[in-house]
Amino acid sequence: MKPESRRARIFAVVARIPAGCVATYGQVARLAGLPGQARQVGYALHGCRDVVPWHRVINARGRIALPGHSTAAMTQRRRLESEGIIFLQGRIDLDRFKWENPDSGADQNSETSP
DNA sequence: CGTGTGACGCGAG
DNA sequence: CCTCGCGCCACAC
Repeated sequence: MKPESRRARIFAVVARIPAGCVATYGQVARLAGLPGQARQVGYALHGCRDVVPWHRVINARGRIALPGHSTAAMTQRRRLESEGIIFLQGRIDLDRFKWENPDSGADQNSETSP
């Protein structure tokens, strides 16, 4: 087993995240077959390139997992907003934008409104 | 090969 | 809302 395999799985999962949705590190780790290794997801993304939509990965609190003053954080926020993600008080409403694995049989959020 | 650290998660206070 | 401690693993030194 190579370390690249793990990263490859993580990248594969992140690449599956549809635009307009976000996933938490823990969720990505679980979907990648690495339950409890959310940390590795962050580590992997740190070394990933823009070939992966890393900006769709945020922490469980619905916040960007980077210092708000960092350029990467701003780029992430700008990209997410560009995809329709709404930030409220610097936070994302996970109940509305959190991505769910389609293979799980769960349907999209039916919450809509106004 | 031991130690520290990190784009994390979660429970408890 | 917050901080603190623990778990978990790859990687740098």
